Amino acid sequence: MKAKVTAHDVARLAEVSQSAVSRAFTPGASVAPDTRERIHTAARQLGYRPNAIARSLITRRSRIIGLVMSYLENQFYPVVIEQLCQALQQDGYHVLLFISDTEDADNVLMDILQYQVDGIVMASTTLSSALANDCIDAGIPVVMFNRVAQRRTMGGYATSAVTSQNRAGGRLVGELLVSNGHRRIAWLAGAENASTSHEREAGLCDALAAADLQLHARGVGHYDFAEARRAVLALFRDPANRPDALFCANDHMAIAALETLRTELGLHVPRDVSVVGFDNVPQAAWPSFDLTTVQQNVGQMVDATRTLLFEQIGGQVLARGVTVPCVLVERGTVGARSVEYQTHKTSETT
Amino acid sequence: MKAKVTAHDVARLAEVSQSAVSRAFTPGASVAPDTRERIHTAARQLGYRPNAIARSLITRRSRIIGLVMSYLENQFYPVVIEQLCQALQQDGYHVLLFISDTEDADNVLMDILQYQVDGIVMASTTLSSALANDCIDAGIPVVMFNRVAQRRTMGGYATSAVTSQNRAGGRLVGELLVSNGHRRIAWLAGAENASTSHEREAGLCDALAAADLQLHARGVGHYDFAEARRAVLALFRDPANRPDALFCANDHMAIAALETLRTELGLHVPRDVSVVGFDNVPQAAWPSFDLTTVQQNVGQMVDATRTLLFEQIGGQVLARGVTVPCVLVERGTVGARSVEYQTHKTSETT
DNA sequence: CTGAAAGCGCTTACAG
DNA sequence: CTGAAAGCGCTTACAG
Repeated sequence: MKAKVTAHDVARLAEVSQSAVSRAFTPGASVAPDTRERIHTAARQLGYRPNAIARSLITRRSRIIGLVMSYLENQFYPVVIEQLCQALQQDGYHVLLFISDTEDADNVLMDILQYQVDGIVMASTTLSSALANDCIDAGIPVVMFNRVAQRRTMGGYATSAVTSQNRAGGRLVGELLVSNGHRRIAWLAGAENASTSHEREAGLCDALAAADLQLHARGVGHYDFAEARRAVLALFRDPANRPDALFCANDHMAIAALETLRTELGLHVPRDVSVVGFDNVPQAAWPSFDLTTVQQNVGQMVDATRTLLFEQIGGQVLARGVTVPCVLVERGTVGARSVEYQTHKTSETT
Repeated sequence: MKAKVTAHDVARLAEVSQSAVSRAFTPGASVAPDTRERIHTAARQLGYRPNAIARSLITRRSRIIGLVMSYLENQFYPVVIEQLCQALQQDGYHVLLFISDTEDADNVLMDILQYQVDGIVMASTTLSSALANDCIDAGIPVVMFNRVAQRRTMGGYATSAVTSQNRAGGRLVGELLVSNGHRRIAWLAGAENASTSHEREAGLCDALAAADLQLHARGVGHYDFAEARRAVLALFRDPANRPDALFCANDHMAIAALETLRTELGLHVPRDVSVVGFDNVPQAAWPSFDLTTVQQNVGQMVDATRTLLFEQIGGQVLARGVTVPCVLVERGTVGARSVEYQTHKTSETT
């Protein structure tokens, strides 16, 4: 292991000042073409690479973005990490990844702030917005990803957020289900404090209201596989009063529902019950699930995140929310209910 | 957004020198208990947090580990990220995440080195080991995760690696298949240049050889869902010469195989063909797959990675490989083949 | 136990 | 276009 080579070493070899070396590695700095050439040659010879830490100290820009997540079991998040990371790399930024359970969020915050990140992306539906507010106080741009922070009027600041048009997405599902003749539609919520879950449910209820219907039943799965299973079991406990459709707040829970309905309850999807998810994770397309769902456009969400981040890093104080359209992906888990069948089923339990 | 508060500001308020402030935040430094107290109070009042960037510059330790991955579709890797990240956080380290296609690996390397990471973990089966060697030249500890680097005798350095006992794992599967009466066992390789795939195949062949058998057929899926599907289609093209068992180099491909066998080939698993994977990703336990597989112990692999990393950061030059035991997880995708059935099938094609 | 001072490796006005 | 110099915010011998 060789000793670290610094700009001084290169300067000596290239017979220029250390400042010149710095300029030769700063895009747009004024250096004569041939000195730049000489410096680069010397640098290559010595294996010199500018020290990004030292640069950060003087420029007060680390070009590091903190990405906070709480769990990766839901495949939606690995997809987000991958795309966000690659996009930011292309922008010349890098990602410091923090995995945080909701409890140790405060320690995580401390760490992030010490590392002088230029911005923070919070891509987890279960993270406290108190955390976000602390960051704003520290003057670091924060954008919530797939989550809306609680409004905070004090001080005039708010947190930027990028989300899908969750309510519209929920409505699309509601309309699909209604138009296919479903009348006993159940909702499986994510976390009760998650804006995504709320919005999607509200959209579903919009569509039901437009058809003079209301929610047939409601469970809570906390965006968790095992909890979703339990909730589904409860929702379908009474055979005489079974939902004819189940809309789950995300695909992860929808897949849990599918598994539970088939394996433990012996029900056929979509014949006995239709199932719809939200996200369009890779597994939703697997033949075993063939899940009808609402696709969140991760690419657009990532673009919006970058825009928001750079806007604020560039000094624009205003936080704002960006909302990205999502589209219904119809696959095989929604069936048609005939009117006869509907009437029959309804009279059976009335 | 308030101006950044520095150690000087705290010093002024607490009426001590800036050095004292630094000591108050350095565990083990000699400060009088009451001055430390006064300093901490002042710091809290001002919202001071030590600047980790400045500290890194002087200590020449960034406490950042670079984690390089190429794709996250295979659920094994999100699990690794999550556990590695959390473990390193507890060790007081943080993770700079790099997503790299195999092509832009060089740029990625540049970036990592500029950020003065204390070490690098390469947790991707498809990453070039030339990259790793460059890092070693730069004096940065590298540990390969779930992959073995090409040996490099020159200079006496080699790359540390933590892997599962892949060959033993492959052998376990071979023995299971043989003892259940399978005689026409096919192998679906990952990437041809991946040590994991090689080792697992070698283990399988060990078991086959012990029973005087050899591979019935062989495909290559490049650890990719779509490619695995194509390979399976080719492997099962001839109904008269079909494998009675398929061992896939990882679960991701095994699930692709399961889907293809059932949906496109109309075969029943395990009645018509047994399927085994490797990794034990979360989905392997889902009822739809109920996949028999070999579990890689991520916890132990992560622990070994930390040990290796800290060993080398601490100045021990020696690179070494650590190998972690893996265990067979028997689920529902392996059936029994009776001798009659075997004989019948074999004679049918001979 | 404490402070003054040097220095980590850069960037960036400021002169020339 | 180029160099000398100051300074980013810390840590850490070195004296006292």
